[in-house]
Amino acid sequence: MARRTGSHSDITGPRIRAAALKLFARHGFAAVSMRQIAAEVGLQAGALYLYTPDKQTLLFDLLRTHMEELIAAYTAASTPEEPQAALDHFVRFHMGRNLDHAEGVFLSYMELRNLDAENFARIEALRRGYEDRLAHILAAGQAAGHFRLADVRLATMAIIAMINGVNTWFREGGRLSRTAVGDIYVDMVRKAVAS
Amino acid sequence: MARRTGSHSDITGPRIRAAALKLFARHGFAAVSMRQIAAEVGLQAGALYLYTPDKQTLLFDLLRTHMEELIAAYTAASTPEEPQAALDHFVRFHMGRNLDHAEGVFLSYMELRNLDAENFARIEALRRGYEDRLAHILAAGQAAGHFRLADVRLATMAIIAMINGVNTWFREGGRLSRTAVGDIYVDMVRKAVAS
DNA sequence: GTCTATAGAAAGATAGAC
DNA sequence: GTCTATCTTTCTATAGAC
Repeated sequence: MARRTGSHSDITGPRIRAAALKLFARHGFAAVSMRQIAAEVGLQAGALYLYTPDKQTLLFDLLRTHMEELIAAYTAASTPEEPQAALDHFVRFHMGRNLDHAEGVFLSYMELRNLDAENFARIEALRRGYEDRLAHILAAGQAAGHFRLADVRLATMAIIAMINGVNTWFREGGRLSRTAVGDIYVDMVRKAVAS
Repeated sequence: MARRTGSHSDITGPRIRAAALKLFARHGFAAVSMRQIAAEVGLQAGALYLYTPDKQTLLFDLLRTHMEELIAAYTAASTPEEPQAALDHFVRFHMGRNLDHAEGVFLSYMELRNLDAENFARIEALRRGYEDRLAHILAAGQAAGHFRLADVRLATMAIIAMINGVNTWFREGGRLSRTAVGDIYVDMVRKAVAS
C-alpha cells in the first residue's frame, strides 16, 4: 500500500501510547503535559489530537488495554485443573506479569481517580473479572477440602495485594532472583490457604 | 496572651495541612493547586506561603508527619514479648492504623515521586525503620522455632503489602466488620509464617 | 496575618497552512 | 499527518497595602 511521506498513522499511535504510559507512570497523569508526551515521540503537541480526543481518553485507553491484555494473557496460559496447582500457577503468573508490566500495574492502581465515573466503572469491571479467576480457584479448592479459608473474597484480595507488593521493592539483579522470590511466595500462599 | 484580630498562626497551620492532605490524597499532588488548598481553608493563595516555603515542602511535611506519628503510635502501643502475640498485635495495629489514616497511607505510597532525592531518602528511611519492627518480630519467632520463614525480609514485605491492600476495598458498614477482617487476616498471617 | 494584584510561565485544546 | 501559531485558562510564587 503506497504511502506519502510523513504519513505514519499506524506506527505513531502505538508510540504515543508507549510514551504516555512511561511518562504517566513515572511522574503521574496530572504532572505530565501533552507537550511532554509529544516531545518524547518527536511530535508537536497539536498532532496528538489526531490520535486521542483528549488527555483523559488517552489514560483510559492505556488502562483498558492493560487490563484486557492481562486477562488475555492469563486466559492464553492454560490453568491446571487441580486447585493447588492452579493456585501455584496463578501466583507465578501474576508476579511475572506484574514485573513485566510494572508501569501499567502502577498506573492502573494510582490513576483511577483521574477517570470519570463511567470510565472508572469499566476498568473496575475488568479488574474484578480478573480477580474472579483467583476467587474461583480458591472456591474450588475450598469445596474440594484442599484449602481452609474463612472468606474466599478476603483471601483473594490478600493474595493479590501481597503479590502486587513485590513490584515496589523487587529489582532484577538484586539479592534474590525472580524465580527464587516466586518460590517463596508460592510457599507462603500455600501455607496461608492450607487446611 | 493577647492577640490581634486576624492572627491565627497556631490554628491556620494545621488546617492548611489537613486540607492539603485531603486534597492531595483525593486528586493527586500535581492535580491540586495552591488556590484549591487555600479555598478549602478559607484563605487566599498567597497566605499559604506564610506556612510553607513551597508546595513540595508542604507535601514532604505531610509525609514526614505521617510516618513519624505511625512510628510513635506503634511505640506507644507496647508490643507483647512472645513472638506469636507480637505478630498478631502488629497485624491488628497496622490494619487499624491504616484504616484510620487512609489518606496519609495513600499519599505516602503514591506521591513519593514528587519529592526530590533528599526528601525521598528521608521518608524511605522512616518507612524502613517501621518495617524493621515487623522484621524483628519475625526474626525472633524464627530463632525461637515458632515460625518457619524462607526469608525474613520477604515475609515482612508480604505481610505489610497484604494488610495495606485492605485499604483499597474495606468500607465501614460493609459485609464484614473491621474486627472480623482483622481476625481473618491474623489467621492467614499466622498460617503463612507457621513452622 | 491576610488580602489584592500581578508577574511570568505553562497548561489543554483548536485553526489553518502545507 | 504534521506543524506553527495562538486562544484562553490556570498555575506557582512574590510584592506591597492594610
